[in-house]
Amino acid sequence: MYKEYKQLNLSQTGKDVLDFWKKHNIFEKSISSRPANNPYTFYEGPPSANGMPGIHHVMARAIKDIFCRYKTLKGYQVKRKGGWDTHGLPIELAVEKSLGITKDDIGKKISVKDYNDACRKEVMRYTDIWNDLTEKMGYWVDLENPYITYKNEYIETLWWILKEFYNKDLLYKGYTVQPYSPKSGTGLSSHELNQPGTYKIVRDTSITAQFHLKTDQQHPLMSLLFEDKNEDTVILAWTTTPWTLPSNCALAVGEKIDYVKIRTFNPYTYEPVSVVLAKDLVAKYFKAEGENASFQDYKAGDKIIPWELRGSFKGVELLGLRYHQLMPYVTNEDLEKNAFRVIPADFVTTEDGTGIVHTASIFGADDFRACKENGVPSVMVKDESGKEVPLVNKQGRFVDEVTDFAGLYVKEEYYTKEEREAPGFKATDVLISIKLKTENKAFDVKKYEHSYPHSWRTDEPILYYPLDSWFIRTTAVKDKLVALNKTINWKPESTGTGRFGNWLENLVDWNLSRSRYWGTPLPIWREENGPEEKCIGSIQELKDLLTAAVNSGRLSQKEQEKDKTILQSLNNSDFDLHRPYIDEVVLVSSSGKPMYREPDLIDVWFDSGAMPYAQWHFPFENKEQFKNAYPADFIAEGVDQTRGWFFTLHAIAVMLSVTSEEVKKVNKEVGNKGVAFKNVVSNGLVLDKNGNKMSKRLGNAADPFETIEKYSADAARWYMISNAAPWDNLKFNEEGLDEVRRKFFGTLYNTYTFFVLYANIDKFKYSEPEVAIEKRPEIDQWIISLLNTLSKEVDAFYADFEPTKAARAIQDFVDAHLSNWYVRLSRRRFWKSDDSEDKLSAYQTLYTCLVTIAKLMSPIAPFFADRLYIDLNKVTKKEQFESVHLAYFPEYHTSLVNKKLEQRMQLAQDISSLVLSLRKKVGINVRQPLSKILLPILDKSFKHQVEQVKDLILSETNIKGIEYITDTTGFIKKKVKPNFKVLGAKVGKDMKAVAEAITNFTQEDIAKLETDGEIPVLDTRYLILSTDVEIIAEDVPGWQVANLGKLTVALDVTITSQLKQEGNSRELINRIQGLRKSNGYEVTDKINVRLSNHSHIREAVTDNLSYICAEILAESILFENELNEGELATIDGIEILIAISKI
RNA sequence: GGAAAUAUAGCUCAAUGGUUAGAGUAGCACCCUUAUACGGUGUCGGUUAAAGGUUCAAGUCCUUUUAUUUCCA
Repeated sequence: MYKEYKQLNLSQTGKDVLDFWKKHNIFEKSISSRPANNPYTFYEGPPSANGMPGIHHVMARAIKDIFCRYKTLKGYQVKRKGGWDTHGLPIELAVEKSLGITKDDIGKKISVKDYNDACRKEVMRYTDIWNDLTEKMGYWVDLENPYITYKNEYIETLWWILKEFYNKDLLYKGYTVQPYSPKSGTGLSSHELNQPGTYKIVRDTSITAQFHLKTDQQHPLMSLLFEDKNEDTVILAWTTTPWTLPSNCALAVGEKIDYVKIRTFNPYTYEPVSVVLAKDLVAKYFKAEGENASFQDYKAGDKIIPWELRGSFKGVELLGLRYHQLMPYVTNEDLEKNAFRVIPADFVTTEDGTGIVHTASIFGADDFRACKENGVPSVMVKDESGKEVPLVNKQGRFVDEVTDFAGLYVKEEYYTKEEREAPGFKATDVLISIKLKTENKAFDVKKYEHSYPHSWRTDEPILYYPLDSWFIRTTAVKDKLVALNKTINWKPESTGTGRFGNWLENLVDWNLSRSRYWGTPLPIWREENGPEEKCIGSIQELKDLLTAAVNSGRLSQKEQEKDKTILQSLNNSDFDLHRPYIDEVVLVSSSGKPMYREPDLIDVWFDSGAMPYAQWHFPFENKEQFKNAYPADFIAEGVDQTRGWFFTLHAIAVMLSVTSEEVKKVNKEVGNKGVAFKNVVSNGLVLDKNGNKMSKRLGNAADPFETIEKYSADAARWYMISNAAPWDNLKFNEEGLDEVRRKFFGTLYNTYTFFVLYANIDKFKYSEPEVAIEKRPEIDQWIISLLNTLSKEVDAFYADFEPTKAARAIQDFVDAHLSNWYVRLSRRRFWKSDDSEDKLSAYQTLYTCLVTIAKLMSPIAPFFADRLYIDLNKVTKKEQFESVHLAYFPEYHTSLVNKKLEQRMQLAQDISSLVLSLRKKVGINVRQPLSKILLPILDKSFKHQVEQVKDLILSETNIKGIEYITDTTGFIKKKVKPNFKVLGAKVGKDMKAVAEAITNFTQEDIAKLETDGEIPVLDTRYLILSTDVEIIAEDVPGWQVANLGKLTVALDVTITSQLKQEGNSRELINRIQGLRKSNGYEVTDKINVRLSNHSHIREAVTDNLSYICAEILAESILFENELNEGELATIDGIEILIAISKI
């Protein structure tokens, strides 16, 4: 017996199937049952388990899962090692929050050891929830043996890679201005700045400052700038970061930009002043009414400030002009000599501000570069150890030398909420503005809205800040990165060529350093103030150098003891490579000086980008496993990973392919040019139904667990995949989920239920020999043909990473063809057919369809597909697989595909549809039989085609017969349409005229074209062939006619009394079937029927007695004059009582 | 400021440069059904974001603009 269900409960199905998988280790078997020498490699991008998963994870992981399952069906062994990203700032911040400490407290209030222990715990905090989601959504990934980035083995591989780079001079220490987060005390990599939500619109205080020009300088423009001795001429420069003004060291202009000098008054001090700014921006600062207004009449505070244009010049003419330092807290000889002057820069625009850029070299990457190029020194102070440091310290506060603002945070956001709300609180930017206004140094102060980068986790604005850092010289392999990227198949392509490709073209070196505690330590040891350094590439190397250090006799007693303990611990394999332990390792340089570890950690993105090697602890062990799983055939992540994981994977792989002999060897063996992955799907975002970003704060985020519980994982996956291509953003709408559940799964479930209902009655177990395809009826051959076509299409779509197209094709087949045509038209064969072979054929055909669909859909809807497959296969035992996921992808058989058949079935569907539409138009319902339809014949094959599907049309539309008419009958009106594609090539520019001529053809012209096969147009300039046009029968005058494309159908609407009787019989059958149903009779129950005695109905019944009895399984139909029980029904306007009883 | 994607019916999506831009869904009306879940037929709904251009022919190709989203500066 096939399993029968009361109703469809996808959610429950999911749970049941999940239990089954677990109990029978189906996932393990799906790998072990495939040959190891036929691998398909997938890399799992490690999630960080310190946050809750969201619905977008379901989307991303569904995509990963689909292709892995598909490749398994295709016979590949698809190992997928899970992984956890365990290092990094998010974890540290979570720990700091839960412990109630800040970064400064580490090493003081809490030891680094305790802190890192806390991180180690924090890191796996949500592991259980993640694992739960992974299971519930049906994502198959190896959770038993995941790679974990904090393990010593993992770190050792990272060290090995770094050493490979180091040896080839691809790892170096440098000094740059970088995005820096004072709160977390660390620089941010470009990958981190790339996190969603980094750039935010903020309102900052912007100042247009007056840089007073020195009067005692030699410069060609002096006479123009200072027309009289008392004139006060200033250069206006604009900034949105007033806190950088004390560090100003230069002003940058665009050499080709036009500038002007304008005489006016300062709006705050009302003192006369002459200002220099870009010509294009004059209107931003000066009102038209003020132009050339009287200077004499101006009184302090007047709204209209008079101004006049006094001169104009190019930017290049301004170069070299010297000005007084704006906020002279810190200066020295070098600065006085080389700073505070006008320099050129290519990044200056006239979009905003004044067209002159205030430049503080140490607080802007562009500024830094421009100053360096022009030999302008930076404004720096010396700290207690004599090291040069900026005017803003690492906490984001002004140093003591900036007396007025010493100790103040430069950004308002760095204060606590309480501090900011305290009475009298003023942001530092505002304080600076006030000071400048009073000192006659501000020309304009206002709030300015712009987008500014924020730290992706602390949510506070970053600073651009000068930092020491270790870099990977990615620019050295730029050409190779670009070239190899072109060999990668990106879905969608534009992400690879555009977003990723353009970025590679403009690559900068990868800033690797992080000044934190929980992460992979940089394995570099350096002398305190000397040039010697050592990069460690393995634990063994560390041991060797430790041994050498211990034996060198150059270390202090304490250091030596420490090293000894560490060495012992390393030998016992119980040493943790993290800080603080690793920091205690002191090595000895070749000249005999102690070397200490560089305190930096490395970027966590390096951790994840190195997973192809580190997950196997390559090259220290598992060389064979690595070789079998390198490079990845397929990876998938969100598009936001383009410059994250996708980049780090690519960069490390390409660099290793040129630096590492080990990797070169493997590449050669597996035929890899040096990439980490061959195919990559970058999926879009999941938005809410209105297209807004989902966020917990706004409360519009869909919870993945609730969604799965309510709609099931299958429905969620199917919905996400079928609705939009993976790389398009998905507007997540619950109504869509419901629709998928109802329409697709509902229809499929019903088809199964229908099959089972009769298969159980007839004990169909597919034990009979296969009915040869050519012996099966048309309709069976047809659906089998379509099924094969579908298998081929779906196969191609999956292979091309187009899951959406696959899902849509399957859905269309199930809904439009299988359920609503095949089953609908074949129903009677299952329960009425006397011909046992016909019935068998029907069963076998429908069974094949269902099993095939189960396989085709299984990558996307793994639970339901498996239930369907198992329920069917359990009874028939046709296949030996215990799960659809262990089966193989349906094979495509060309011999089973019959395009002609598919076409004529389409014809049958179209004709039926037209007839039904005609019936609707004239108001004759389908239960009323009609005598015939007329079909105009346009070509010979048409009639032949229709004849073969005639019975289907007739039964579907309840018509008695089809008559074919040719135009010789004389009354078909024809229409001719130009075939533009063919004609376009032929007539080109005359298309319009030719098309018009053709449309104007008379019936005679058309007839001539049909008989002769050609007709001249446009004064015989062109000869129109019958292949250049399409001739259709448009109308049959006097008949009810409907058209669809070339097809025309005319309906005979006369109802003879006999037809009427038959119609009434059908009405009666319909009422009685309804009663059977409402009485709850089984479909096999026989009944007796009693009816009110009405002559009209009795006549109808008598004429069609055997037909009626057969339809309703009645043994007898009796007419009773005095019937007073049963249901009242109205047939053809006559009220009768119907009473039925089960025998 | 730069790069990329998207823009078609109320909504979700189609449409190798070639007929009158189609489906589904939602709404309305009618119908069918021994699958009770669907389904059918009709109806309603479009300046294909805007403006130019190329072409015999543009939703489709090109240019510009606008909006949304993402990434970078």
